[in-house]
Amino acid sequence: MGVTPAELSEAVAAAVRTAVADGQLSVEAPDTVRIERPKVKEHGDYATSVALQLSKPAGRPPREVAEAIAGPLRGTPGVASVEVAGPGFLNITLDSAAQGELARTIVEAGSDYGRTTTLAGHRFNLEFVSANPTGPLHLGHVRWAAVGDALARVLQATGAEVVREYYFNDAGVQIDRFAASLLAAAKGLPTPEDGYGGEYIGEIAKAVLDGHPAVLQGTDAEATAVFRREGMALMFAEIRTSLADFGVAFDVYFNEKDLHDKGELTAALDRLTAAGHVYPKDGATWLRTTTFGDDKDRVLVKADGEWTYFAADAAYYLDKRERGFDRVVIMLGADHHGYVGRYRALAAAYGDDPDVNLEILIGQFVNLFKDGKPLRMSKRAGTTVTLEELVDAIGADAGRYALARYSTDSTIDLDLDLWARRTSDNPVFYVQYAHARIASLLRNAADLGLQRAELHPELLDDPREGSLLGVLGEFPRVVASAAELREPHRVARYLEELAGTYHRFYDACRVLPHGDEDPSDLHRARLWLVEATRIVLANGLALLGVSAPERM
RNA sequence: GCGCCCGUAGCUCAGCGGACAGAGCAGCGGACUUCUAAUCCGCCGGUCGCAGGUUCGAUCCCUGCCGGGCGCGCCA
Repeated sequence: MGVTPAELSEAVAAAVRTAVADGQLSVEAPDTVRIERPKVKEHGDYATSVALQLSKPAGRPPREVAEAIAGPLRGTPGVASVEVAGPGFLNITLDSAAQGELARTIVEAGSDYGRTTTLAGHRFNLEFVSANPTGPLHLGHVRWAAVGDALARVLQATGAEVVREYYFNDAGVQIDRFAASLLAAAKGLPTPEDGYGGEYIGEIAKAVLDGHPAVLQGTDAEATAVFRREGMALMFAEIRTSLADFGVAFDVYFNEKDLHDKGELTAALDRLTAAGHVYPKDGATWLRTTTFGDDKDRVLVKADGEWTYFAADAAYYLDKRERGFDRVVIMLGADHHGYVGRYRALAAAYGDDPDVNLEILIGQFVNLFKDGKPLRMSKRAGTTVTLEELVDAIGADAGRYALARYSTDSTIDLDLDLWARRTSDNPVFYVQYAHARIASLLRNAADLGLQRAELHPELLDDPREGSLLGVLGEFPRVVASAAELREPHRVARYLEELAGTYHRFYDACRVLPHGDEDPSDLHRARLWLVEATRIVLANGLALLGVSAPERM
C-alpha cells in the first residue's frame, strides 16, 4: 500500500477529525490539510503546520495540538513515524515500502500520471498571440505562444476543457496599411507613411504578383483589393506555419469581421444599454465603465457613427461567454496592461464576476542577448526578432522551454548563445539529457534481458532513492498548482529539480547488474524507479510542448 | 500625476504565510578500467531595494518611500 502526498494529506485531515471526535481537540476540523516536503531531511519526508494554525482556534499551545493529531496519525498504514518538532510542526516519515510503491503507481499510470481532476467541469477559452496578419510573429507574440500553449496543456491535465483561440482582424486600418505597403513594394515605390517595411513585404508583394501578373494593370483600388486579400492569406499561412513549427496549434481562428457580420456588436450594445450602463455624450455612445472601477468611461460608438475597437471587444467577450466558456482568459503583452480595467468593467457590466469569469494575464517583455550584447527590438529599424528567427537560432524545443521557464510577471533576459548550447548550462538540455540517459539505460536493460517483473518496494531504501521518490510524488501537485495559478513555469522548474535528483541517484545507485552479476530484486526495483522517472520527465516535457528525446 | 509589473548570491532566475532563503551559471578544488562525465561531490558567495505595520511566524500580506520596465486616445 503506497502513500501519495494526496493520500497523506487526507490522512492528516482524518487524524485531526479523529482527535476532535475523541475530545482531544475542540476545533472545527479543516476540510483539507496542506503538507509539504521539508527542505532538510531531518524534518522527515513530509511536514505540516496544521497544528500551528489550529492552535489559536483550539485555545491550546501548538505543540499540544500537534501531539493530539500525532496520536491517530501514527496509526496510518505506511507512516513509519510522526514527530512533533520546533514550535509545533508535525514531521512525518514514511516507511520505504510505502514510498517505493509510488514507482508502481507511476509506471501503471504512464502518460496519465500527473493528471488530476482539480479543474474538471470548467471550460476555458484561452486567447493568445492574436496578431493581425500584417507581418511575421515577433518576440512579443512568441512568449505567449510558448506560455499560452503550455498553460492550455496544464489546464487540460487538471481536467479542464480548453479551447485555444486566435483573434484577428482582416478588415481594419492595419490591413489597409499592409495592402498599401504591398502595392507600393510591387510598384517599386518607397514604403508609405505609416506603412510596413521589412523584407517580408517585398517577398509577399512578389508572391502576389506571381499569382496575379496583371494586377498592376487596373486601378490602384482594384490592385489594393487583390493585395489585401492575397497578401493577408499568404501572411496568415506563414504565421500558421511558423506556429506549427513551434508546436502550437489553435483550435479556433476568430475573425473580428464575423462579429460585425452577425450583428453581434449591436446585440452587445443593446444588452449593455438594457443593463443601464450606456449613455450618450458629445455625439458618441459611452459605456460607463467607471461604475466598475475603470479609470474613465469608454466610447462604444464614435461621434462619426463608427464602432470602436472596444465595442468589438465587448461583442467578442459576449460571444465567448455564449459559447459556454465560464473562464475567459486573455493573454496580453505588458504594453497592453492598460486594457485590464476596461475589460474587467465590461465583464462586470454584463453581470459577470470579473474575478471569476475573466482573467487577463499580462506577460512582461523579453530581451534577447547575443554575444553578451542586447538585441534592441525596434519595428522601425527592422531589428525585431521573429518566431522563425528564434527557432532558427536555438530550435523549437529550447525556444519553448526558455520562454515557458520564467514567470510571466518578470521581464526576462534570454542569452541566445546559452540556449543554443548543447551543454548542461542549458536547462532544456539538462532535462532532456536526463530523459535520454534513462532511455539509454532502459535499452541496455532490455539487451541484458532484465525486466521489471515483481516490485519489492521496500528495497528502495537508499536516501537517493527516497529523494527521487519524493520528487516524483510531487508531480501531480506541481501540475495542479501550475494550472491553478496559471503558471506553467512551475513545471519547468520542477523538471530541473527532478533531473538533478535523478542524476544524483544515478551517480550513487547502480541500476544494472555488473558484468556477470546475477540480476537481483534490487536491480529490478531500481528499474521500476528509473522507468517511473522517465515517465514523469516525458509527461512534464509534454506539458511544455518540448520533446523527450530517446537519444542525444 | 495616475495605473500595472519587477527589485532575492558576481550573472540569469526560483521560492501560492512556516523551520537555517534555494538552483543553474561564473570562480576555486575534487571524482571517469563499470549503466550516456552532456554527470556528480565539495568550497566560495545574501542587511531578500529601504522604512514601518499585520501575524505565533513575513522574501511572501498591507502602507509609504527609492530604483527600473511598461502604459494611461472618439488609435488599431
